[in-house]
Amino acid sequence: MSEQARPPIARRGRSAKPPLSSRSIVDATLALVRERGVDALTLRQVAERVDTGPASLYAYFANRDVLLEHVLDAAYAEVRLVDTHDGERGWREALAGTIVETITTLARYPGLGSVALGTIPVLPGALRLAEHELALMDEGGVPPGRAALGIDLIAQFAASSAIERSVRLLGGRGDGERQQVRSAYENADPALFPRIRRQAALLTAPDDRARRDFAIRVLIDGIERTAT
Amino acid sequence: MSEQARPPIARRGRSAKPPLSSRSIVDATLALVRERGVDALTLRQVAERVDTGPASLYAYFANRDVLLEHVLDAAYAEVRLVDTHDGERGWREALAGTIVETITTLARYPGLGSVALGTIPVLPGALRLAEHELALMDEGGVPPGRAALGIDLIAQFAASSAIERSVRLLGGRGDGERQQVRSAYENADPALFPRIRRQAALLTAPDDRARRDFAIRVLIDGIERTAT
DNA sequence: CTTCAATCACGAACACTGTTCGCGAACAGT
DNA sequence: ACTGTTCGCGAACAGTGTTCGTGATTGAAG
Repeated sequence: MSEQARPPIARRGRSAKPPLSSRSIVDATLALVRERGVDALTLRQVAERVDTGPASLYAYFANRDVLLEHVLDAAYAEVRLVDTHDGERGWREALAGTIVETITTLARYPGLGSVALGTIPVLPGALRLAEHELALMDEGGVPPGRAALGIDLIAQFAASSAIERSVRLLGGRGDGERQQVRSAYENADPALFPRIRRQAALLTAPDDRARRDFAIRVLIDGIERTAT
Repeated sequence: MSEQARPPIARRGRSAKPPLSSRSIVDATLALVRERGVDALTLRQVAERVDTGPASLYAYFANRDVLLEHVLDAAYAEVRLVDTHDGERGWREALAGTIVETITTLARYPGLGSVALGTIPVLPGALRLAEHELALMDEGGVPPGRAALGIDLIAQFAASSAIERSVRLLGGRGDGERQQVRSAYENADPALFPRIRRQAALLTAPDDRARRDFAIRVLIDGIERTAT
């Protein structure tokens, strides 16, 4: 029933190889995800990093998905929390900064955003982030019911933004592709898609940062004023 | 040499078998995705549905991902566009309805939301949706620059909502899991996560619909008023 | 100090996957 | 009737997540 602490694992006689543990497996996986992304991650690579075979990982995690959930939480734990700095900064700016930090941290680990969207947050790293956001909204006088909806919305936005960004990073060709999309819009059928054709330039103009900042402003303003 | 029995070779021209085409492959895949989801989809299943071998699919689509992009667009094409019905309904309500339709349509095809987040929309189904949203915002007097940011934000929100929803549907046990999450929050370390512990009930109270409606209101209000 | 059962690491194997290759059948143009 | 070309697709490949049985390594008992 209750999970007791795992006894220290004695290593086999020879070298002083570091002992296997969930912590070390998660850390190794996190590093691999940063280098290659979740999609390219294989359990064999993880096993090699911790100097064992793939079967050994199953003593610590039921399967690949469970391992990734813990890796995600380790990433959440790395997010720098921006606070109001004793009133120097407003709660809105602190919250916006925390959201940006969440996105950039997640985007550093390509594919983890997808894990985040499929997981209900219960591990400590995610709770830490949620607690901080609740505290900021509390400071801003946001009623708790709305704050509850707000942190869900923020988490969903941050995860999906990280996915979009890391896909664009891995896909490469950042600027060439935009030109390509723009010309696709400009050549769209004017009978079916007149606005897209006419506003092609405007539609492809904003860069990632502009979209992100606009979205964050929409979210925070909305959380502050929208009736529940 | 046990296998000499090949099916009668009447394969060509006026054979009883319908000719292979991108359209028929996409349709077959769409049906399979609705039944089993993207993750469980294999090219062998698709090939079997169109009565061929997996290698033949590569004559029409460069790889699995490209096929899925076309499947996504076929799903977009199914989204029912809600309009203002000659002024009976406001543009906000029409836009909200269209967003809901997009989410429910995508959620009917588990896993397609992830494809949507990784794809820049250029195929006709996505353009049709974007054109409609642009028209509604135009009717509402939203300036084009803000509308451009708006459709991006809406697309991102719809895709990520569909992911969350279909994950929750496939994960099953909708209500039991919520109880579990709630008790996890209630038992959180009060020194580290006081608000989560105190507001556990509030945090787990809103259901999917409440969250979705709140989010849509935040988005539309924000798009209407937030400065660019 | 020896013995023994329990624990746990992990090599090998399994069932599948997306993708490639090359043969051969079916056509169009001589 | 004979090509040259196209293209469907069976078979094979490299690699995946996961399972299982084996054997090494242990703390405690004798």
